[in-house]
Amino acid sequence: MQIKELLSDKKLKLTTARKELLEIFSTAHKPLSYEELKSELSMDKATFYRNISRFEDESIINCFESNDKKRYYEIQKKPHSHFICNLCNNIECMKTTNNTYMDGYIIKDVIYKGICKICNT
Amino acid sequence: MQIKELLSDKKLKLTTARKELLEIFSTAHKPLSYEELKSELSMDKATFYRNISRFEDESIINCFESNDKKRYYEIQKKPHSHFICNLCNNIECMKTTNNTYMDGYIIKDVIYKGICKICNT
DNA sequence: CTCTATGCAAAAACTTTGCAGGGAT
DNA sequence: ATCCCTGCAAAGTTTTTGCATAGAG
Repeated sequence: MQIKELLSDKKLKLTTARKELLEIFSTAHKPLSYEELKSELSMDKATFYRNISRFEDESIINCFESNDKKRYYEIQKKPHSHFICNLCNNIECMKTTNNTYMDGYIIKDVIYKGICKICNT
Repeated sequence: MQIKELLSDKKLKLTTARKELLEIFSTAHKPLSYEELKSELSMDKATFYRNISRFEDESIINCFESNDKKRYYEIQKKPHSHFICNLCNNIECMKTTNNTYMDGYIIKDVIYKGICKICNT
């Protein structure tokens, strides 16, 4: 299983909490906030935040704030971008149409904000 | 002066605090956080946040979280996007090369995250 | 066995709210 | 004169930290 290797590569110990987090995020189809997750988590919030922070340092997970002013976390899978609707606040993952290299900048991540298809009709 | 009109258009009273905020943001060349601003502000933080919130509702100001986990505020000028560097955490404003309309979505704002020119050399 | 990770509780950081007085229209 | 805006203080929310114990390698 790749979770074990992922963690050992980064010199992180394989613990129940980390396994749980990585399993949740690797099967999630959208970014998740702590608030959405907390009821199903078996770990303390301190452990959640400490591990998320560790995962961010190791570029395993990334994070952004949505329009509801909450942080959403997502595992770094194949490059894709996010669209946050200013009206319904829904977050959609989109295939990135952008080049990952633009005028000397390397683009790792794109967040679009605007009006989604549904709200726009 | 356009600040007066801007506020009366939105049915907001012209107060010292609002004038101060709009003057700061309309002359700023980059997004600013409360932390960066607080020493030069003559208003209470409650007033700051209440007005920012009001301005966001009225689409006068918009806000995003940067890599330092702080919220940055900026006046809505001509459309442009932001590049946040994952290494130096610097925020750059960029001319938007994207269309503002993409596959049924209306794009109001774009945040790119990645590695900036300077860190990339 | 050693060093890292965890839970709990407490603190810190950031933002919002209640209320009474002040100011804009 | 009316209603909105403000400061202050207090509370709310989210995230971080200290410390003692548990657990992984």
